[in-house]
This record gives sequence, structure tokens and C-alpha cells, in this order.
Amino acid sequence: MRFQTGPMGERVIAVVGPTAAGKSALALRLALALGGEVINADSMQLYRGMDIGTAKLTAGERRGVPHHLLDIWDVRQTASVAEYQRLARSAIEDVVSRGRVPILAGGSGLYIRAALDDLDFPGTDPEVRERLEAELAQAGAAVLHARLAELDPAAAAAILPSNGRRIVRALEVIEISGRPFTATLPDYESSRPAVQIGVHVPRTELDRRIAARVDAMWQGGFENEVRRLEAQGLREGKTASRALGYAQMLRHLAGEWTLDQARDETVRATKRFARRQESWFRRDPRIIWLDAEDDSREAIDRGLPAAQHRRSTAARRILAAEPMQVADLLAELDDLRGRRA
RNA sequence: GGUCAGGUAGCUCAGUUGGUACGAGCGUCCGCCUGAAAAGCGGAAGGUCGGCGGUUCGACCCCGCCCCUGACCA
Repeated sequence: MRFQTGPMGERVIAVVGPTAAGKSALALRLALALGGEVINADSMQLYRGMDIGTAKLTAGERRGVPHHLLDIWDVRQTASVAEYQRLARSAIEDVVSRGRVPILAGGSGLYIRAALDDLDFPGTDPEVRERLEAELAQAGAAVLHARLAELDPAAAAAILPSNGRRIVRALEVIEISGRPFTATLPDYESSRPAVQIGVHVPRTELDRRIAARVDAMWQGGFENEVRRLEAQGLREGKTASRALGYAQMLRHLAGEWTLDQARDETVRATKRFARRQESWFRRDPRIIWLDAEDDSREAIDRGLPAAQHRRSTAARRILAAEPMQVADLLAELDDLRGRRA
């Protein structure tokens, strides 16, 4: 499927992939090369004050490239994909209206899809939600699932009886909308023209980077950051308090874990998270995967002749931040996609 | 050199008073995911039960020897 684009290409460029793969850096280079602006699609970087633990680019590191949707939520605030969707879409419009290239970057798969794809999030009602959650805690997921099975067999079939969270949401939607709950994600069709670039890093290397990143956090004042946020109500934040690293550090501050334990647990949890991200993005056929590092060994591993890989690596130009036209980049990517298909 | 404890899934450890290993947590791999998504949920693959020999119809569980680990004694 091809989209017609104007000279600057009003397509959104999305940079996705697992944590620590180098998305932020790639997005920045793309922005520099294409005259773009970065729009954050990382659920935790939306929080104000969560900097070290989310590996947020510092103002200096952004090299003058405008970054949107960073630092807009208070840590006590519960995250909301629906709200993110509104914010992201309007940020995209804004960037496009100024003739710049919107570069959506982040590892929150659902957020990326919310911004780009045809997803409509039914409303929510705190009271209904609260009641259902209380019931979940008291009666158990199986009971609620049985009820869901009567109200909405299709949703019940798609949601496992043990997944209390999704069952509650389904019942909530049914109750307040009177309509069945759509329990499966739509097909991979963008509601707006987009090119998605997946950053691929071999697992052993990715694991190495994750461990290094967490070590750097621990060395870089992360504990103080969490202390500061704790004073600002981090513990009450339903979303932020569960963020990788923050949750573990809070347990350390509570005297439950040593600093080392908290660090090890963070590494472990982050690796697990990276696997989930990989499996989320892997199935999206629209994503064009580029090697973060131009390592021909990798190319061989994946069955691509090294020579061909070298010639076709748009990543090389991107990583070098060589100035280029969007159209050229897109042509290269399309070419790459065709070659790999 | 001696005594004691222990050698069971990649790791940490359960377990069978002899009858096909019921394992668990973690790790690994895979999948799901519509207002918490760095969250939530599910599935799978892994073990000749340290080695050799013996007793027995039958041993991972009994006996002997050996190897390894830890603690203690000397």
C-alpha cells in the first residue's frame, strides 16, 4: 500500500522498538536530517520529573530539535491512552501545519497505535471502574468473567478468565456504553500516512545495553530522583509508581530491598519488558526494521548477503544524520522494504 | 587427614519411608493486549535425580567406592 505524499511528505515517521535500542538517538538524527520535530510516544516520559529513570534526552542532548509531549503529566496522575491519543494527534497536526516532519518516537506500542491507527477508546467512568475493581478484588476474576460471558460472549472468548484487568475494563465499557467491548486490536492499517521504522538490536547486545543503562541510572542520581518524586506523591500515582526502576527503587526506599537488589530486579524486569515490546512490534507488518548498528554479521545471521545489506542500509545515512529529503528517505525505505519482503 | 551437610530443570531449591520426577520460583522461548500499557494476562520447552558398581522383579530414593561443594574438627 502506497500513500501519495507531497514534497515534504506529510507522512508521520515513527521510530519504534524495544527499550535501550537507540530510538531517541535515531529520532533525533532523523529530525536533524529531515527538518523534523520529535513527538514522544513513551508512556513514562510523559511524566514530569521522571528523567533519569526514563532515559529522557536532556535539553542539551536535544540539540535544538523541538520535542513534544514530554513532561506533561504529574506523577500522581494515572496515564490514559485516550488522552495521549488526543495530544499526539494534535501535536502531529501542529508540526505538519508548520511544514515540519513529525517524528513519533517511543516504545509504548499501544500509544503508537493510538496516535496512528484507527483506534477509538470508549469512555471511562471512575465510579463504575471502582465498583468493578472492588468486586474483582472480592469475588475474583473468574466470577466477573462468567458475567462477561453472558453479557458479551465474544469479548469473554477473547479475554482470558484470569485477566482481571481486562475483564473489568470490558464490563465497564459494556455498562456505560451499552455496547459490546471490542476485545481485539484492529488490523494494521494506519488511519494516517506513516512510515514506521523499527530499531533492531540483537538480544545479547540489547541485554548488555539494558544492564549498562540501569547501572548508569544507579550511578547517575536516580535514587535522588525517586526520593524527590516520592515527596511529590509518586507512591499514589497508579501508573508512575509502577514504572520500571521507580517501582523497584520505591521498594528499596521502603526498606524492602537493598540498593543492589533493586538494581538487579530492575534489570530483570526491563529485559522482560523489552521482550514484550519486541513481540508487540514484531507482528506489525508495516514496520521496516533497521539494524541499530551497521553490523554485517547481523545481516548474515538474518540471511541477507552482506554486500546487499551495505548498499541498502538507509540506516547508515540516518545514523550519520546526513541531510536528505523525506522523499529520498522514503524511497530508500520502500526499496529496502521491497528487498526484504 | 577426619566429621557433618549437600550434590535433583540454565540458577536457587522442594520431593518420593524403593514402583513410571507432582515439582516451585527465577531464567529462557512463544503468544495475547482498545482509557494503568515500563501495566496486565497466558502458553511452551528444559531433568539418564553427581559418577561407577552392588542389593532388588524394580532404585533418584538402600549399600559400597569414587568425584565435587560447603561448614566444622585437626
